[in-house]
Amino acid sequence: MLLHDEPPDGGQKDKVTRKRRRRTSPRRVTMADVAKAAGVSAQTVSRTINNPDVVNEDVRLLVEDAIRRLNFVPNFAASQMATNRSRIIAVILPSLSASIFANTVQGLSSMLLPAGYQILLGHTHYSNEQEEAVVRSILGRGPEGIVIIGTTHTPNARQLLQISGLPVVETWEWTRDPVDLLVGYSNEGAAVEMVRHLYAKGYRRLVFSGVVEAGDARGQSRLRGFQAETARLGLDASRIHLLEGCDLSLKTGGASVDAIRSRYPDADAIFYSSDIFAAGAVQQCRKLGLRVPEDLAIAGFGGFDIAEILIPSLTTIRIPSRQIGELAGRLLLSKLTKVAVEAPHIRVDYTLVPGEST
Amino acid sequence: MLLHDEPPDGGQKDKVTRKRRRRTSPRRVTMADVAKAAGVSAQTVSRTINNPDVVNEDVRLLVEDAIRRLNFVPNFAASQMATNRSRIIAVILPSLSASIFANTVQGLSSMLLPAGYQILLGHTHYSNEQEEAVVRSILGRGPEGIVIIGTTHTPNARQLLQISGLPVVETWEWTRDPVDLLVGYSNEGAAVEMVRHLYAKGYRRLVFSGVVEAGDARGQSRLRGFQAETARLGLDASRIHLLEGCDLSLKTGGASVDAIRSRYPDADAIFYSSDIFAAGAVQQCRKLGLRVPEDLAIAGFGGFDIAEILIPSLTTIRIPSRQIGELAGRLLLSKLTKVAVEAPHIRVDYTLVPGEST
DNA sequence: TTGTACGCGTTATCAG
DNA sequence: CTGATAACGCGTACAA
Repeated sequence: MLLHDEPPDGGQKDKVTRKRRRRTSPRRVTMADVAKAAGVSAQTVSRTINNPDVVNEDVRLLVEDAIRRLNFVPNFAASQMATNRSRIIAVILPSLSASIFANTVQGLSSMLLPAGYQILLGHTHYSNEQEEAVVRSILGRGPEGIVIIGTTHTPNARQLLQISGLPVVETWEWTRDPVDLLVGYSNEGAAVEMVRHLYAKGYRRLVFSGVVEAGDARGQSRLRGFQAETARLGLDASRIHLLEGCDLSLKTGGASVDAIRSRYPDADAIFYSSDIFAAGAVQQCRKLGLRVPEDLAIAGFGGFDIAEILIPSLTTIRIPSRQIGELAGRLLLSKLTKVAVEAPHIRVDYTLVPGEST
Repeated sequence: MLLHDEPPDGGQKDKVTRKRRRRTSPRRVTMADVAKAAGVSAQTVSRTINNPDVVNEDVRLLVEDAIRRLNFVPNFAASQMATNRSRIIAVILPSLSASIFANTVQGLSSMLLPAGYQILLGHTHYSNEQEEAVVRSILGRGPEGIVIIGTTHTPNARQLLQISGLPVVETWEWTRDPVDLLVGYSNEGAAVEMVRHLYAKGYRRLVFSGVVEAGDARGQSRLRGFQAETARLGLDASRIHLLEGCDLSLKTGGASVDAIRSRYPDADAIFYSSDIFAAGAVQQCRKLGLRVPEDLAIAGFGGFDIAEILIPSLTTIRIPSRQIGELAGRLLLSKLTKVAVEAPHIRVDYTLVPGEST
């Protein structure tokens, strides 16, 4: 037992360097344990799990019984090391609050779970810097695909995504230059449509209001659409009230009404970048005794339930949130199973839903 | 150039077993690559990343530069193998739609991301069988903690959670017998409170309506609370209209009004298990020309934005969804850092929010 | 059909 | 402070 360990050759190999380490934790049940319990080799256990057809019926039953008795759960990390497949799809989104993207995740999940994939979540909190960090740490997990909200990333993040060689689905925006796959729509076009609607309804002194932060390119696109179309129609395109550093809440929307009315007293319509703000604004108008839409028209964006039940019901743009997730999932599955992807860039339809508020 | 590399000792071993395998994929950059590029050992690269203080300033800079140049991203799976730490927290929830739990996930994430954990999502689609499968596959990832919605699981799922030895936080319900940690409230108690409110307001012919499926124990608890309290108050406790197989939507809520009125023509108040249903019902009443609350009172559950902006505003029970997530995250962090957990079972407060609808 | 021997990329351990 | 080496648990390749 004395240690003259490590006679590198000569005595060959020799024991002694053994017992090098006994990893701390109370070690989980492994395939080897199951194998021993079933009286077979670890390899047979592996086959029983991944390729049951090639093992003998009786051996299989033996192994399956051992698995159950020992409560064996295969270690995916080890499996990932061996196969280089993680069965993980990563979703990178700004935030899960306010449920804007919750349905997208749900749709995605409904496509991917049955295929055996799990979903790893990454929050950027609407910050591009965070996004880069999140992308980096997510790549470390070796996901087999990535779904990301938006098409606007830091150069580094974009490069990381690109060189990863993974299927990447950008969503909720449209671009001529996607990293890889795309399921989106034009926020600018949607905003243009809303401006036209307001114009057609007779409104001429339009105000745009919303969160347009660095990390929220979708808000920026909507703003650009507003500016472009109001200008084209010969209206004042400069009436913009940004809500920076505010959270996406009814309260924020309500407060904005006062600010906007003092800044643009003659405004006859406000176009909000989100239904949440718009709903808060409608509520505030009621408190102020302003009639909607006679005294002030209000439009939102998103197509949430809230738009429908509001009184007056809210004019909004409906985005097929869940469908975006489903399509993204389908694209990924095609790519992952080497099926030729017919259309790598899918444009989903937004719908202007006229309400009583305009 | 012929390959007689690796003559491990005498002639023994003999080659031949070499070139055993060249894993398919275009192999990613590894620590060894970085090490070579920086002219150090892989171990030093590892230290530079995980324990920068112990490496020489100049060596560190050298390594960091190589990391950047090669765009090296450490492989978490390998790290997990070596350390037995995954830096993953799993969240198991029924569904992300309708945003009920989205804020909980958000709150959890806000606590855990800064601590370097990532979030793995598992959807059960409101089915206990699914839950067990999800638990199993999630355990395979070796998460360091689990947050799960609900306290009602299949015996197997419960056992899996228990023997995993991981910190497990059950949420959104209350129980005397949690698996481990708990952040919840009594759905039954909340329903009782709502019944009392309705009673105090003078309503006597109450109807309970909601989704009470096998996998949704929270709905069941609310129902039990309704039954218990109506009975205690000497009211008819049998007026129950279940919405099975329906999705959580305004439409479902609206349709229920007609069904309920034909089944219980004299009903004077409906208590819905969700604000979504209640909002749909209010909308439907308006269409039918029913006055709320004079002809029919309506109450919801959840405390969503929708309750506040509805006209009439909705009486509801507000659940601190985000706070539940934050508290769960805090509990996990305490456990994971071995800090003594002062209170492993945290009761959060629900609030009855009186509205104009009752 | 089953078993044996690597090797995946990282970190813990121990020797310099 | 740095380097060499042995695990971690599984799947692939090949031999039996």
